[in-house]
Amino acid sequence: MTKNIDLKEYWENKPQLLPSVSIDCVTLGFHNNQLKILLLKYKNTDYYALPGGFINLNEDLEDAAQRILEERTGLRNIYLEQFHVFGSNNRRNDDTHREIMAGCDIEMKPNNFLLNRFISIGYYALIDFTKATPSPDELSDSCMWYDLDKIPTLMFDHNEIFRKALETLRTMLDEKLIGFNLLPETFTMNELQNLYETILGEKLVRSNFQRKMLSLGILERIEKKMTGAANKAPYLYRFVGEAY
Amino acid sequence: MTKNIDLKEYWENKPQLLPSVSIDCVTLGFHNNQLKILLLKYKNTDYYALPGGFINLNEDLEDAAQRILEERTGLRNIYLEQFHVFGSNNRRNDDTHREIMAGCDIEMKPNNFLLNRFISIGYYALIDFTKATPSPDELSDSCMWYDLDKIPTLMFDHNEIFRKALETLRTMLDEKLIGFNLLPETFTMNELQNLYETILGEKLVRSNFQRKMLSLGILERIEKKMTGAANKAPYLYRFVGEAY
DNA sequence: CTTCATTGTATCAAAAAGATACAATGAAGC
DNA sequence: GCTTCATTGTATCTTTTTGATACAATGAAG
Repeated sequence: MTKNIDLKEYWENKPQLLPSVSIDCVTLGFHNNQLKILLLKYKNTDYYALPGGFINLNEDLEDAAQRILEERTGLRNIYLEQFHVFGSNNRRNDDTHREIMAGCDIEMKPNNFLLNRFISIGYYALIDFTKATPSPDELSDSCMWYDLDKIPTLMFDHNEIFRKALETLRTMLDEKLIGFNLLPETFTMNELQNLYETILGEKLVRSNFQRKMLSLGILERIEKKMTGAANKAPYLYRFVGEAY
Repeated sequence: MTKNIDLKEYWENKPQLLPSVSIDCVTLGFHNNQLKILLLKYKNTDYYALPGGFINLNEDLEDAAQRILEERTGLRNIYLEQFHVFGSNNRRNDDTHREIMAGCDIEMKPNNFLLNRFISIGYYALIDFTKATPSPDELSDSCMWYDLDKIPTLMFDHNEIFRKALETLRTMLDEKLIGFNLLPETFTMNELQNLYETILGEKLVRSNFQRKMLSLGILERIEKKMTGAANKAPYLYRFVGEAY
């Protein structure tokens, strides 16, 4: 396979990348009243991982994160936020790298770029689920959304990275109006509340939630949404804040 | 000077360090009701900088930050918190590096470690001013405390790093009980309030502040402190929380 | 036309935060 | 010793925010 020969060439020698630094993205979307996370599965292995990548030698860190996620989602200008750097010395595992590469028929030379130590900069990305088109990279055969309560065991410290992202998201939820990035252009109050409840992991009182959201002055009320259900139709809202 | 010969050797070739990654510390102390920041001044230059350094090849990121600050303050087990990674491609400036090295009679070869690109991981450190003994490194001739409103122009993006640290500190002030790390073992309510006011950059109402702090249940009241002033003597308090 | 689940809003109570007042105190001034 | 004074600890009242509950309006099914 010529494709594999190219891959081999590519992964065995990556001189154009910034050494020691990687990026991992906790990529969240919201669908069917459920928070979802985007995960990769490496070819011919049982290894799952966060979408991630490296920084080109003359590329801004922020641009690298955008580029990496654009490759996985097809989206530009994603809402991204750094939340932590994972830098313990023993977070790497050479054997895992070798197995992953072996799954793609690539043998790693001892001086392979990937066998060096990396610290990983964690970003969380909040994405409009309806607009993303997940696509795997050259090493993985799937790039899919997973429910937060069905996340498989991930490579290296990626489960820990996810946990920390969610923790940060929770404490920042009010601070940054984060939630609206996860919803489509228009949404009902119920959808918004479900999103908040999922992130916070707790039930909220409907009437009080509605009062609070409306008091923020960042929601514009659009027309009603006729759901066809046997009850009062909810209004649609649109986010009109500037607070990004 | 043999010292310079050693230095030269050391700085010209640092193969034992993790490439591309540096650490910069916004190190804060509180003294005379003023927040202070620890800054270095490089020898024979006008360059001021945050204390910083690099990560040894097999050293945890966290340990590196502790080590770097221990070298500047003599303190162990410092309260340190990551707050942001600074990774724009143009934050470096080779000429600045050369001038700093020239100030120490060191000529940089074109392949010098320092002339590579670095991303910098920002930590803020909260220190008991009375316990620290600032000491400069081999490249600097002073390591001193500066009032926050008298910070000179700093090297590279270090002013920006400071600004971001302070911003993070403000939003996290209630979240993490940060302030108590900056005070000595015992302190008066007034000192605590002054600290909060300095960090937040705004005046607080004394009686309400006292009520709030006491209601947290993390302060133990010790004996009175006879100040010698012509007024009622304040109580001393001690922090007794576990919330770190 | 009744039923029913859901939605938007009002209302009352509890808690938190803001503003002000005041007695207690420790030393200085006389 | 007595008064004065700035500061401290606490109380009180008001305002705002949050939590809990109630209720009328609505859109479709039966």
